[in-house]
Amino acid sequence: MISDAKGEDNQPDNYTLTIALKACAGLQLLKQGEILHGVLRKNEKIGLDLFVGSALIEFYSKCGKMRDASKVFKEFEKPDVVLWTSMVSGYEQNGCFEEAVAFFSERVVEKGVDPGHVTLVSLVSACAKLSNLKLGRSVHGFVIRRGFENELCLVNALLNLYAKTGFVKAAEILFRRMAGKDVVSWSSMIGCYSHNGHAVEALRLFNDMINKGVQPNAVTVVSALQACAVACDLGEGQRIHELATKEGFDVEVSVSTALIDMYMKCLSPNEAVNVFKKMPRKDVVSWAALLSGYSQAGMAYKSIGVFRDMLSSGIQPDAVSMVKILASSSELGILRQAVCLHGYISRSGFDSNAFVEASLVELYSKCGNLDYAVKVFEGSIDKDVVLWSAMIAGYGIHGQGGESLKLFEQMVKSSAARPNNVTFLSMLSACSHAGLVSQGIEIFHMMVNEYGLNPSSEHYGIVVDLLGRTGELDKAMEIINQMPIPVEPHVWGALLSACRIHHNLEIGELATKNLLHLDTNHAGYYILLSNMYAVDGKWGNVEKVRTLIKEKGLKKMFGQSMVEISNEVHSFVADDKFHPECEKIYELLRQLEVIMRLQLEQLYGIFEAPLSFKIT
DNA sequence: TTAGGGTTAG
Repeated sequence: MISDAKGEDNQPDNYTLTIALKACAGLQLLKQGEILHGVLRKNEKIGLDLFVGSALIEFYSKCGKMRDASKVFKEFEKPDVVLWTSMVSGYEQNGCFEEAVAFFSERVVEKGVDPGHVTLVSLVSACAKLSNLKLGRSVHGFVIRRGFENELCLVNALLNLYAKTGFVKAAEILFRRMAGKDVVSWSSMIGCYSHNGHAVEALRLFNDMINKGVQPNAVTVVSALQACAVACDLGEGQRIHELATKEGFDVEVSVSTALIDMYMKCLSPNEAVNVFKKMPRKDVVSWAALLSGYSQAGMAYKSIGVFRDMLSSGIQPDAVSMVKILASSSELGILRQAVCLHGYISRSGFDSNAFVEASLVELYSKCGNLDYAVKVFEGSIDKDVVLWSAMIAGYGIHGQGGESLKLFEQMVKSSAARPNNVTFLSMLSACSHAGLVSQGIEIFHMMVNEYGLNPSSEHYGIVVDLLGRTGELDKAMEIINQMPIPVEPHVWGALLSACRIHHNLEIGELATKNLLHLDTNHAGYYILLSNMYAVDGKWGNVEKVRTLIKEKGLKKMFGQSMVEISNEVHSFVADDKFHPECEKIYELLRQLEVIMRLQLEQLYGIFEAPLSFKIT
């Protein structure tokens, strides 16, 4: 229409151009929109209209061209609220959260412009994405002062801010006080509970919503499914699956992916595969959910198979799927495969991702090559807590507790990374493996007194293990008695193992009594106790424990070991009934290597060099 | 204005 326009009478007016620009924005038609902008520049009569200006800004921001949007904005001497709101939301929608906040502050603080509630929605969203609770709360204060408390979109955005920053109490209060709630408010609150680990509350609220007759949407269902995954609640998950199917939400990729994740976390891999197979369209996230599920379930072989199938169906892996495949590989501990994956990663450009780096350090540590782990660690430009913790743990696995301690000191003194709960777990475990009792206890006190961290049951378990290994059973008992949190089975288990090593039947029986009380189904604990009786020749008691194992229907898993000798994998099994799987695993890894090589060749040309990564 | 799969220990 524009290009055919001849003569002034046929020229489009502001109204027409605004609509045309909005259409280009919606369809992301960059070229056509730019032509419209050209027409505008030529026609002085309609050049600087605020309506057209905001349409232009919106168009450029939808096409990801914030520089051009900014140029348009600067052409206006007297921009109105709508115009600069388009800029704030443009930055926010393009993931430039800092810029959104900066642009807002510049207008409000320096130029004294009064923002409207629509502007604040984008600002609050930017705060949520940046996890900037401080700024978000001051915006909340402003919202109250300006009387915007009944603007639904704005309150929903604030709800989301508190959800993302883990401020569950504030979200609850806001949600309770909301006069009108829409499906977004309900979904946000359910999501808030799920993301912050309050699965029971999330599911209670979801059912509450249904009972009140509020119609859920696909987003609500995704949040509720996440809650089922967190709570390992298969029954509820299946009910929500039925509901999703009935409402037709299951055709959405996000819902199917959440279903796969839920089934995997509820230990039902077959159900997860069924959902996956039915998906008409699968993307890298849905593949990764399956891969991640197998990896977390300890089914490394399956996980690697999924990765192979993903590559051969032409899906490009992303950082998340790489992290998961590295985790599965570290379970197999085959160095050749680690080197091969490292080669693939560095050639695909994932090697500067912090998550990937930490997983590589873990992988090389678990494959027994600490030197390679150190090379990856040292090669990282921006070391975060996770990378430091992974390297500390790496030394720990190899019994080099002294190195772990040194690295910890270096981390505290010369980096911006602050140790967290997992760093201390790695430290304690390193001390335990190396028999560094006093240092371990010191670390434990440091964690509480200097860093103000609350030790979890896992931390206590390692401290008990640490004391127990060197025979300080009374001190271990004292630690357990002073625990301010419930004593979980693995803590008693650590004590029991120590009793087995140092042959203390009295404390061993006490530990077992507590384990029985907690109704654990870990066969290993009972076998430990039975062995202790056997050493003393107390065969009557051995018989009693063995009967108990049978009554509970417990089975001890048989172990299988694999050893890599000059690129060949050999397997040893504890029982003849188990067929060695190593042939199959080796074949799978070979196939994977071929596919990775093919993919790299297609993407970047032919490689003369072997895929296996050489570390110099 | 809400949304799917991630890192470190054992």
